[in-house]
Amino acid sequence: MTTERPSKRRKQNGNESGLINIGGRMVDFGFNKVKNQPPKPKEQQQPQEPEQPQEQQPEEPKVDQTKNGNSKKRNGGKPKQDTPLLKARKALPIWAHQKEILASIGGSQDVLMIMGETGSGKSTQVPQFLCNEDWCRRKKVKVAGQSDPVNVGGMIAITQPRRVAATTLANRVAREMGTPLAPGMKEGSVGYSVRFDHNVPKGTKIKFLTEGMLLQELLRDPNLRQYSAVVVDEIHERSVDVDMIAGFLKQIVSGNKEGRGGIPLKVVIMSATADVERIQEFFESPASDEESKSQQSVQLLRIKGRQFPVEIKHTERPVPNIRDALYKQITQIHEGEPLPGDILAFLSGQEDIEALQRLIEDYGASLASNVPKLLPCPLYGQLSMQAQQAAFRPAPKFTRKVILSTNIAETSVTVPGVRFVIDSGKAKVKQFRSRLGMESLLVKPISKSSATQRTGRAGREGPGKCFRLFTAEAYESLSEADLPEILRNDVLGAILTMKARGINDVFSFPLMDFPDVDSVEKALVQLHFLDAIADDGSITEIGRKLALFPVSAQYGRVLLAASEPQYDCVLEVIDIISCITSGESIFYQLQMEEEREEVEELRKELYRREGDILTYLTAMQRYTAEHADRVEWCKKRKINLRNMKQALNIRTQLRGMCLKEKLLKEKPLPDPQPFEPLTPEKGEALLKCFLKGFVTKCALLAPDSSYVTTHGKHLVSIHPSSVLHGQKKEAIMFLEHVFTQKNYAKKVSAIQADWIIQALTK
DNA sequence: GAGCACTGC
Repeated sequence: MTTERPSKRRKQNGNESGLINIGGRMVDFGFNKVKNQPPKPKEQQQPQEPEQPQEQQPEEPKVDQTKNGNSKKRNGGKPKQDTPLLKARKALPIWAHQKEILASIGGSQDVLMIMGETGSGKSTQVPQFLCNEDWCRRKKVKVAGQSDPVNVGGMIAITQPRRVAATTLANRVAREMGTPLAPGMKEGSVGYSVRFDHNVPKGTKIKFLTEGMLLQELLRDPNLRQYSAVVVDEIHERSVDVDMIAGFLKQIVSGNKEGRGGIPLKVVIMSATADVERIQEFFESPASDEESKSQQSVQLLRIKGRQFPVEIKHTERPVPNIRDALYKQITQIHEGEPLPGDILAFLSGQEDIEALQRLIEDYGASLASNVPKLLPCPLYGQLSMQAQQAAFRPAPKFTRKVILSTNIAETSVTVPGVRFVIDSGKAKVKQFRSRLGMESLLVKPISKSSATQRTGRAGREGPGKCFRLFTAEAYESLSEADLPEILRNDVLGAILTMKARGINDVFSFPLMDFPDVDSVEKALVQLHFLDAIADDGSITEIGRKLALFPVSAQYGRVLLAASEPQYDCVLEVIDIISCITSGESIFYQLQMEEEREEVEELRKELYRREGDILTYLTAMQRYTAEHADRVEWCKKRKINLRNMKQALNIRTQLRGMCLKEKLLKEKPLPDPQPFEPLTPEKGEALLKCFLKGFVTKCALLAPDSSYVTTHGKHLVSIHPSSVLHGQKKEAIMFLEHVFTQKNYAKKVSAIQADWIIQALTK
């Protein structure tokens, strides 16, 4: 480990092992509740005991394919003694640095940065190092403005960007500490808190939570009094939430600590990539010009990880056609490299994946019978769980898997068995264009840090090779890191969070990267449109409520409108919002002709000619009215079961909150309720409620039968995923506006032109 | 006629 000041900039020296390992998304097949089940002992593969748990693989009838022949007890049910676990902990690279970490953060320094490569053990060990320290005890102190003493400290929060990472890490650390998490557990030393799932036993010292969760806690308790320390993990992913958290933490650390009775909050920032200087500088610079006395110096610890070496090969010349180059590379590996060793190829999207899948299938069919087979496995988010499953299953005998994946395999899931990575060097990137009020989704070159991450996927189980379909020069020309999300996203939500947290002058809020003035101003205008901020920019009652709801400000505004007596349709709006925010779309796209007709026939009773909003409502109502077999119901209609389940969770949460906030007068009747078709009046009321949040997203039919937006006069087309695709309506309202091939309106409803005027004039 | 990936008392 080296410690250094930021001025001593360290070059990344081409070291390709500085990799992130996010435990990744749990592959939940519904029948496999793995969360609280003690895990199987890890394969004794050297050198790594993974720093973060790998995501659980779907349980297979016979999984034990131990490579080095050492048979092992499969049964994870046995409570294990501490020894093997402790042994594994001590073997982690970070273990040797415990004293340094404690000395650094235990003294006058309140902020510490740790750059820990994959396999260093930082996520599981750092909180355990901290939690037994003296400064980590809960103390009773007097706080300004309160007569009674209050408790400050006692817990450590550790944030994760993804839910599965938070829960699986919590389970692992709980076991290591000898207090494994179980459903009915009353006491323990480790807990977690993610949306819809909380398990914080009495006596919890270490709490894993998602970034969004800590942000919510910050709204309730700006001083984070229950915590002695906050560990921010995976900060290099730079989500909007983590940027906001960094800002709030900086304010707490550099503030006068009155709200915490003088007790400092210790902050540990952890990153898996090398470009940490900016972040370090951020925490070192004074929070505001008023007080420079509290300037921090931030120590940086670098800790090696444990990865197998990966040999990187760039192309000699730029490739003219990525699909061809990919195909050639795959066949070359297949013919030149022995089994076992699956191939993981990174592509930019579904279209490329499907095209390549067909090519590989044809190639596979041409192979002689004495040559190993080649099995293409597509892997992208919109694919159903069943279709994803093949990528995670071990390859059949005498077969090599080729996983054709989007960015999903870069951080969110880990595919076992991979020895070869092929990197197209491209990814689709979403970017919000505040001037047009729309987002774009375009193929862009990846960053160096992303390329490094992809490369590392070949070295998880043994030495590997990475074939980059771009030249070494092209690699050098890539940007160091991806653009932080806060510079690519709509900042409306972030601005609302600041306002709700009492930050009136948002431009004074400390951010590692500040969005350009124009997009902040656009967000402020939008918030004013939504009645969330007053003319002087201060937050309104409506704004406070919107900040509370776990949906975007626009959807929150629709909910508030629905509670007004003239509309009175809160339950319906909750159903619709739940459905929309549960995932990309609840409807899977239909492939083959025959299945298409059959499914479309069944879907007919869900589709509404008024548009997508009422279609979602009908789908949700039909689904909840179904009491025979909801799984089968979804299957027949090719509806995304995972999203429907998620929608029900959101629905329950929103109903609870609406009751609490008095948007609902009484508790809704429990499911299943008989399905009742929507009356035209109700339909109109619903669409008018949505107009309260989306007046600025409407378009009128022009004489040449194109649609022109009312705000900005842009040409839009109705997206093919909409039930209104190809139809001509007097006026439309849309909830999403995306530029891909064209300017598309998504989630479209037919409205009357005069409703827009009404909504604007109130 | 088209679909990078996450997330929220």
